[in-house]
Amino acid sequence: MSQTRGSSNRPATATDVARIAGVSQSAVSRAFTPGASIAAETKLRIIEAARTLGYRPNAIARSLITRRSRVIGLVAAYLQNHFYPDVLELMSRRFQALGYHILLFTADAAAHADPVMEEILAYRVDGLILASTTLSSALAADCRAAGIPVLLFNRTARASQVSSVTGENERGGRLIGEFLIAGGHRRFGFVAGVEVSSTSQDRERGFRAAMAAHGLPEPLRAVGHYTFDGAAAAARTLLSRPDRPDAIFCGNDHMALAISEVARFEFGLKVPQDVSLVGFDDVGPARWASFSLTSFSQPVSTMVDRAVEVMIEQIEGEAPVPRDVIVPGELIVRGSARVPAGCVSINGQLVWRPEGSAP
Amino acid sequence: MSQTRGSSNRPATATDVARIAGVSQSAVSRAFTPGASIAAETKLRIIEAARTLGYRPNAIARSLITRRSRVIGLVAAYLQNHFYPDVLELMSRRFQALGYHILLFTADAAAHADPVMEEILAYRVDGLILASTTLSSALAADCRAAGIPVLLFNRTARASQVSSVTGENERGGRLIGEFLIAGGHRRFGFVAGVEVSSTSQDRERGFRAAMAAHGLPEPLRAVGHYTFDGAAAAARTLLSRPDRPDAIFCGNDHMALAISEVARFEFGLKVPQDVSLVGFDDVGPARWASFSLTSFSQPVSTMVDRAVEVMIEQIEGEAPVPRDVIVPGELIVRGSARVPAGCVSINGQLVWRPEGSAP
DNA sequence: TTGAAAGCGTTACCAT
DNA sequence: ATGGTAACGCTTTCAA
Repeated sequence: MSQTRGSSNRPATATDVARIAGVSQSAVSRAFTPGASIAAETKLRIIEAARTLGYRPNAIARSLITRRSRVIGLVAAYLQNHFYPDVLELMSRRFQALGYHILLFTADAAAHADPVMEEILAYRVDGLILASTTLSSALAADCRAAGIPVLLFNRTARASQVSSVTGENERGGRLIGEFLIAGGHRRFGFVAGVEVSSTSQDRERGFRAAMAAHGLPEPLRAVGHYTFDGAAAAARTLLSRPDRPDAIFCGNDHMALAISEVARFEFGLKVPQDVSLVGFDDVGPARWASFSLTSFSQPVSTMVDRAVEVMIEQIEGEAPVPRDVIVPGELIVRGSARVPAGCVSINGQLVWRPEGSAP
Repeated sequence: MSQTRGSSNRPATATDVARIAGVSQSAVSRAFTPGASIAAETKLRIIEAARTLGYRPNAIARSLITRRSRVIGLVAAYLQNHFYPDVLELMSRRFQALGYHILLFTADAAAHADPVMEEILAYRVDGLILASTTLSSALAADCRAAGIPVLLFNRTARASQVSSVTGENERGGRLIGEFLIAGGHRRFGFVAGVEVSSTSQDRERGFRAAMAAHGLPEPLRAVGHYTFDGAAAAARTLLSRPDRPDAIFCGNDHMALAISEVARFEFGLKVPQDVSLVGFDDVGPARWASFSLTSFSQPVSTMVDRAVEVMIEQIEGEAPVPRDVIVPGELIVRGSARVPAGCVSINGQLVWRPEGSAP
């Protein structure tokens, strides 16, 4: 309907449109540039001509000259973890609304994102978001040199010139520790995610700080690598011990689900009567009655908002400085861990806020 | 380290590299074009110069002239459904390995993908994949005119010039019907996904065909819109009836999980003693002991392979014709539905293959 | 308001 | 094997 040319022909260009509208090619450009100086009447004629030809401005040519691709590179891993699809979907929507789009790269989970980065940089993305991945400081330097802002999502980097958006990993870990201690547990376990990740380290540090503050021994420990199978294996290790923990802080919800499965169906344990389980993230399945998982929340929507906000500021702002944003969460209380005193109901949801820990 | 210029400067171009390597800009281009005619020695000198400058070929400029962006537009919805993150991750990896990348768009689930399409086409993607979405035939025509191959993933289109990759929706639905009938059930229920989707329609048609073939009445019916909450609501409707079904075919696993939750925790029903549940997709959580879901499989890895294969053929092949690929699945038998005779164990996994239904 | 012309950073096609 | 030059389709001066 909108095309008289066959499929072998090339898409219409601004020059084609200019010809049949009887204007210059520059005029066509202006017709598609909001706020450009053009007479309403000519603009109308051009738009009309464009429609007959099925013309759309070529974003590639535009990027070449404006030096802005309006594309954000996003490196993701762990898409099995329900947290990330949510992040991806929201982030894509927010950026879409701002005229940006996401070029998706997948990286191997436990490694730096370096290998795929070469390709990303070739696309001249306006910004780079690493979700649950990090990059070498060499590459971070390359990005800085190329003027490409980098943002780590759910990770922090030691001292690079990159921004980050995370949840309250350390506070969350500590609160979970306090919560389990208050619940009267005695033998604590911790299932780490990827050991080198700042997120896992921060959560563990907070958790251990709580133990230490109460003069309790260090928690037992296993590594789940943030994967379902890894966590299941970690659970088997922990739960096979004669002195098996009566409370386990699982490094994130995705692992907590696996651990809950293993505890109940392989070891025949009752949760929380035999073992209390607490996760981190508060993803969708945590709410499912099958799991009813107590978890420290990382509010995806807010985290994404802040990430988009910071990224846009880095891209469009004058001389922006990297920012580290921490998005506050809550200890969401459900049924997978024994419940101590001190819970309050917020909007119908039980949360744990011991005195003096208001977020 | 690799840059002496400040961050405000522009990234190095081939001309910059040419200058310090003492060659022409064309030579630089050849140095980065595999198989181009260039002396090994000059190439080395150029690569070296490129490294000192931190030069990377600009993919945007390249796309402009080659008319190939090496970008595939992917429109996704339903990222909460575990099926799609898996698809996304695998697809991204496969394309990455072939030098293509994915530009991600999110669309509203139940609607055509038309609104975002304008933006997609501006990026001059080499191909377009719609995962669980469709497009209007007008837009399909636009894509054909623009020479952009379109592939529907997990959907089919009536008669457009687009390719598709799906599972065995109709056969799966029929097999599930046969399976439940063989299991001795009497009152059947079906929870549809998005009613206008080919996938939901095909599954339902197969299911009803099985009922009809056995002279059984039509199944009760509710619509879950392929969402968790929608399916939960549908389950409440169905299970509240005095003649509540003793077997429900849930349009996909994502909905089956919701229905299982509602049946067990809200209605106190035992699965499968009080009600049998069968899903479709065989996603990860179907295997979890909490659900142990019987489900007709859609092998993600194979489906993605075929999708990538078809897409590459459409992009790179001579005069390719649209293809409709159906990837065979199996009825994976677990504990959520009463098990009739006729199950066989394949690689340690129970599947149902009544005589004469070998895939 | 409009048009002409100069790029943007490549690849492709000539010559050499 | 190499260099020069013309595109690619647009935005952005700069004059008119």
